[in-house]
Amino acid sequence: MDFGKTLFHLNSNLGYNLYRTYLLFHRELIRALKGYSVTPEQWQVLIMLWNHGSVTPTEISRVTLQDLPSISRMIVRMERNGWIEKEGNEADGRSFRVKLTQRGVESKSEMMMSMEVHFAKFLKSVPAQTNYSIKQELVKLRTMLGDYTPK
Amino acid sequence: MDFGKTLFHLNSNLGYNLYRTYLLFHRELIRALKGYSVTPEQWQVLIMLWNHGSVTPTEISRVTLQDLPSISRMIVRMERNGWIEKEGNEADGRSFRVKLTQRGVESKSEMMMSMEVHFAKFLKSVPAQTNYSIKQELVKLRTMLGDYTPK
DNA sequence: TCAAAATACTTGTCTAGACAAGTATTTTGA
DNA sequence: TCAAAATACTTGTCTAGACAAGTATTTTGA
Repeated sequence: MDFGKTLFHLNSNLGYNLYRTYLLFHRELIRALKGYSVTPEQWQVLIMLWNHGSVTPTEISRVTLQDLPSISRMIVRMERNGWIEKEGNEADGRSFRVKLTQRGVESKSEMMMSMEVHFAKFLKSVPAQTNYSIKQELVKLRTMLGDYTPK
Repeated sequence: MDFGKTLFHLNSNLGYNLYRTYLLFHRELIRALKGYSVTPEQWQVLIMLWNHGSVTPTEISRVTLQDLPSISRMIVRMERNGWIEKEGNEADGRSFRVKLTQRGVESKSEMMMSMEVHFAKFLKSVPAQTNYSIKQELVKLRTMLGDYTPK
């Protein structure tokens, strides 16, 4: 059976195209990060920390577009894996700040390098025009969808 | 802090743009399906079944791009919710076929209609050109990434 | 100024998904 | 023809994510 032709004409369905492409990208990230005990989602947090020194759970939530319960538990896992630690937030007693451990700081250059090498394989074959226009189109699409984030 | 400018220049990062757009689309699907006890992932299976009568777990796996363990458990949940039932696969004793229950069959027209109405709101404001070109670009990108699916 | 509302985070529960490992049936090929 | 390999599905375990509900602190505004 030719399943590719179903699902509201699957192959031409916008949502399904997004889904498939996101999946492939996400899996490639998992493969690239294999060996570091870091998930694609945690990778975003590491980059935030390398760039900003320390961040709050709410700030992570805004960048990753995830709700606080998800972030709360991700922080626990990253702490358990020795990437980050908590420090008090003198500005607000309800919150705290997340910062890198020594190991987290030291891993930056090697991981960055390794990720760049890994993705260069794929992305160097994506024409600059494709790279640019896909982002343009995605932005338009998000404008249509509106920026709904749960909670 | 302007977090939007980080993460390898987040806003211009291709993976992050895909991720964000996929998330919004997925959440919109969840909202559209709210009240039916169906997830976006299960929605794909319902459409397969409405179009094809019955399918095997492996066939579902190929369309959804998910591994068999995920499909196996999704089938259990859909069965529990009264959407589908299993029937023997005379062609292969290791497998079985999934088919719609009476309720599953009868829900088709109302759900289809409801989903179309829900998404018309968003998609009618997406210019045909945008819709077309984004899919073109996503296909190109997937070609670059290769069609890696776990297991 | 102080009660009510808002904000920041946590806990509980369920689905999806990645991946390792296991069972049962079918297919392959010497 | 029959042992080995392949295929189809399941079970276990851990992370991510949606959403309801709860606690603690801060902010608002009458």
